Amino acid sequence: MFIEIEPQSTVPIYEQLTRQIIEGIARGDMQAGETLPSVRSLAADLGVNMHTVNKSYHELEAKGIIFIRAKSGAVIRSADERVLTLEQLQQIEKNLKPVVAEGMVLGATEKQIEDMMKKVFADLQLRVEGV
Amino acid sequence: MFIEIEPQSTVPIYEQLTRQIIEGIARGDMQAGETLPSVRSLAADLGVNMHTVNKSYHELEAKGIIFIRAKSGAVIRSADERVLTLEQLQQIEKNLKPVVAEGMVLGATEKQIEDMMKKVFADLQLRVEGV
Amino acid sequence: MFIEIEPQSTVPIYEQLTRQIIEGIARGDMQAGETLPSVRSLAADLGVNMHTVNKSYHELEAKGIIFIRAKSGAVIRSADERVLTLEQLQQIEKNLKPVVAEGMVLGATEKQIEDMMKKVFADLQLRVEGV
Amino acid sequence: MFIEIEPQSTVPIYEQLTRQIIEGIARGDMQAGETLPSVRSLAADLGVNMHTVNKSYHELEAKGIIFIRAKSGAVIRSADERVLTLEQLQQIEKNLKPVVAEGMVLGATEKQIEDMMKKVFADLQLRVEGV
DNA sequence: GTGGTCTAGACCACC
DNA sequence: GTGGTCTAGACCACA
Repeated sequence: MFIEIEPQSTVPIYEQLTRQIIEGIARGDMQAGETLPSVRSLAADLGVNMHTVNKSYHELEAKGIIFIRAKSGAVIRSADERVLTLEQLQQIEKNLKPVVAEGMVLGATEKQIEDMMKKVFADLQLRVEGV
Repeated sequence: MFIEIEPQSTVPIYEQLTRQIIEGIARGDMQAGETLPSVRSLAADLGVNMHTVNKSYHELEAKGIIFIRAKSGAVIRSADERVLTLEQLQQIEKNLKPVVAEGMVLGATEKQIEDMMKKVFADLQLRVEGV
Repeated sequence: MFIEIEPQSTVPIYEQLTRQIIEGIARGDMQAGETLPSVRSLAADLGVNMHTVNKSYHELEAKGIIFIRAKSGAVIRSADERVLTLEQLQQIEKNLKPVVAEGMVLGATEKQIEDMMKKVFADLQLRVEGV
Repeated sequence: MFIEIEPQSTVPIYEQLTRQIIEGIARGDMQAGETLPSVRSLAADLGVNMHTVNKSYHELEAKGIIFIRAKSGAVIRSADERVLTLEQLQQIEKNLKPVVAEGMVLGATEKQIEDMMKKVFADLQLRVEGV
């Protein structure tokens, strides 16, 4: 999995990490049941502090994407274990709204935004479909 | 325009403001050429600090959505004035990506996400179509 | 509010803090709508690190007992805002179970345990009822 | 006796084990005078480390619930042998307090908590009464 | 070896 | 002034 941190970004490092791990899972780089690198080793790899990675892992756990087995690592939950709750769907919609609205106000058409979404989808599913 | 601030949100107030103004424009509550409320009056209405509103307006200007005429108000730019640059399109895609990825990893299907996007679109365009 | 930390306890400091704040609220020392001390001032008062207090506050937020307004403090949620979910009830039951079981195995009768619970209840409600 | 370990719990495995053995005894699955499974066999059954089971057994001994006869097994003490000390009663009360306080703060009524306790009691005594 | 906890101290964004 | 983030470094309990 290739993770690239932009230290000067306004997006916190732990949040960048969280997003990239999620994208990695969506892309199929990592499979359910696999263990994420230990907080210390990933921190060393990325050149960031252990606590920063730890915070990201806990955010992923709160989102229901991994679970952390104390003292033995962070494991990606399987799709079966992940029940898509109504709350989560609403959260996604809430996240989607400002992005779509900004696109529209900037002059993008519905079609342009839909195409963009399909492109994002295709990019992420490349490997999954390929398997 | 109805603006509602959630003080307990982790999203900064100025950012919530920015998003809601964008949604208001997308929804057609405000038209191109119209002037946004003055910084002071909007701040008073919402019970937030003047600087917070000011910061939001400047963010909108940076996004190319309004322009601020010193001492005479913030005016919504018309769609004609807004050129959808490639840079902006890429920005939208960049914003869209983590939302879609998270949805997928949580178990949403492509269809569910597309439907959600259409719903967001429909919500925003209600008034525009009605006019 | 009197908070006393036992540094040598096996219970983490942030957890001791969380419990004592909960007890303080239950006891009526602090009312809904009130702001908890700032993380830094409470940390200084107790002689612990800022991050430890911060972790406790976030635990309280996760439990739905307070909400943290970024950069302006942690506020106790009112009972109205707190909807007792089924999940929370089950959590309480799950917490209750080992305590009751241990009491029974050690030879306590049902009555003894019930009396103990009533005593705990009475202790906590003293001030609330007194008001 | 059915013992189920939740690996992803924040509660240490040895502690989960201790609680479930206590519940098993409270429930009447195991009687005073009986010998617990050997450390090795229970560890193998549960797929956990031998040291983990060992730690749990020693915790049970410290609580006065079993006694460990070197090389011949862990025996459940009879109720007669178990003297409920004032210290133990206070310990139970100390354990009960945070659970009750949290319930109250979350909006549970005294009755709800009492009912929950009765339910826990009933669950545990099912088999005892049945015998 | 792993995550959990804790400390000390720093800079920043927001209000 | 507040919480948010980040770093560096330490000790501990668990497995």
